[in-house]
Amino acid sequence: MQLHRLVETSREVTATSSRTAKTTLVATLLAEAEPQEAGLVAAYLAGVLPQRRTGIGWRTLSAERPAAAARPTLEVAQVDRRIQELADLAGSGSSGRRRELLRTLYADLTDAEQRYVTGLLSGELRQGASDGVLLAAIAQAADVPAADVRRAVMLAGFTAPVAQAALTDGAAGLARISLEPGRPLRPMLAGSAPDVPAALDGTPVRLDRKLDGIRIQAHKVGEDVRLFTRSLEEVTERLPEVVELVAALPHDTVVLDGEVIALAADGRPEPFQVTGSRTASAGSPEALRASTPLTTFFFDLLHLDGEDLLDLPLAQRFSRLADLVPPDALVPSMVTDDTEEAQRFFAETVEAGHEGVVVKRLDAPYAAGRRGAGWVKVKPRHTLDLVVLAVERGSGRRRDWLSNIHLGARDPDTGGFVMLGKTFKGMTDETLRWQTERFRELATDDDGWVVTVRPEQVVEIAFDGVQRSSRYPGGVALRFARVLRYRDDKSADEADTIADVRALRG
DNA sequence: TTCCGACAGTGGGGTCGCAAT
DNA sequence: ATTGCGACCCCACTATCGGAA
Repeated sequence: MQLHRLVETSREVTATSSRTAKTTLVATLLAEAEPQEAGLVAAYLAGVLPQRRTGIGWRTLSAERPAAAARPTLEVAQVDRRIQELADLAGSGSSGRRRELLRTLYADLTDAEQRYVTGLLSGELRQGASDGVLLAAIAQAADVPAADVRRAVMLAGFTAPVAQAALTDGAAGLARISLEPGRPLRPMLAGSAPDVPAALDGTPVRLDRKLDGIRIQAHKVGEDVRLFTRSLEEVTERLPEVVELVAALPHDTVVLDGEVIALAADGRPEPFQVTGSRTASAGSPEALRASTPLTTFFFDLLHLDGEDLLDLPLAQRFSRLADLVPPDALVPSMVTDDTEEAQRFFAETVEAGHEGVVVKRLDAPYAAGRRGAGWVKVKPRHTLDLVVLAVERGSGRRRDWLSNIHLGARDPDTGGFVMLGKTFKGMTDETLRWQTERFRELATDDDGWVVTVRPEQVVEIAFDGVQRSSRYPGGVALRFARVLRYRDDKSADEADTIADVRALRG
């Protein structure tokens, strides 16, 4: 298939807001793909590169853009091969060679093709169609039920191989995709609720302690153990403690879901940054263990010795899990239908330094990749009244608005403000309209991207916690900050202080 | 007809490894 | 040695479409 066909479809997909129309456009092109390129075309249509790492990012892409070719010439498969060359050179010290490859590729692309490939390489195609539309389109093009496609994607972990199987072999191809121990599947995700009562539905539920660590999917096949993150990156070499724990399980084939976290000597959790740093670090097993020991807590069992457990209700999966793993490797949890009891568990968990709870329906199967009602997380929420120091121009649908605000805490010592981070979250279109006008009035400077304002507007901010920061002058930053409301009943000299913020860090 | 679940988009801070400076 | 970049860890929230109720 010619790349320009794909680019033309992408343009049409972007042009319509109808999802059914997007789906039909994608399905039509999928049906045109040659059998051997179906997976590749599917991935490209969803804005995904088969190569996870290319070494080419936003910065490199904006640095150079050669003159475009007058006419389209490249096949999708040719583009894939040339991007593969780039990816093969990533991390090999040949950035000059990679830039050269990028230049010659772009010189062979028309203007529209260049923009499309830039979207692919940067991961920001923004055509209003991604995995969800692709999934529906695969079902339409292969004439198979969407639910079967969804299930296959969950089991395969990625969409492209499912598209390949469905478009070449239809229902029979889909049916051949199963949970394969040793190969990661998409993890089940949780929705969220503002408090414990909102997460309960009157029936008994299991409340798991929510640990602020790294999600781990563990596979054991005979002597072989492999570990994967939420995005299915393999991290086996980085977590020798977890490998040892899983290898010791007295079963031949096991697939587990859980979380690893660094605990202090007193058993309280370390800040997320400590666990994150350890998990991102390479080194010898001995050095890794010695640097920051990790503790593993499993909360689900997906497969055991040839038996898939995904469709069993949680109650049964958890009971099988509890029989399998050592008690101290099982996530602390409880079952209740009583609101007060659940509230108490939540309060104790937070008091012990943990992130919150995940409320799980006892009858829910393991539905990977969906943020449904099966699992709901509840976390405490902090708030502060801060002052807006600057605003950044938005992009995409926020192009004409001032969007991302810079947040400052009052510093009584200097009479000024200390920046703590930024946020673009929690704003409705109405808020965006209002703040665009308001901050234009308060503007003192504009560098084309950031508009600096007189520090007068107070905003109430919700956030999950305070973390150590090397970026911001106060040495602290807010985690997951979002706007609750603008406050016109408070002036900037009534805003919360940097001392208030530091006190939250303890 | 109204409601609500699922998606896509719009970005946040921190950390590592690697290459260039 | 330091800095910039890419990639990945954690992620919240709103608007919209279209099927469910």
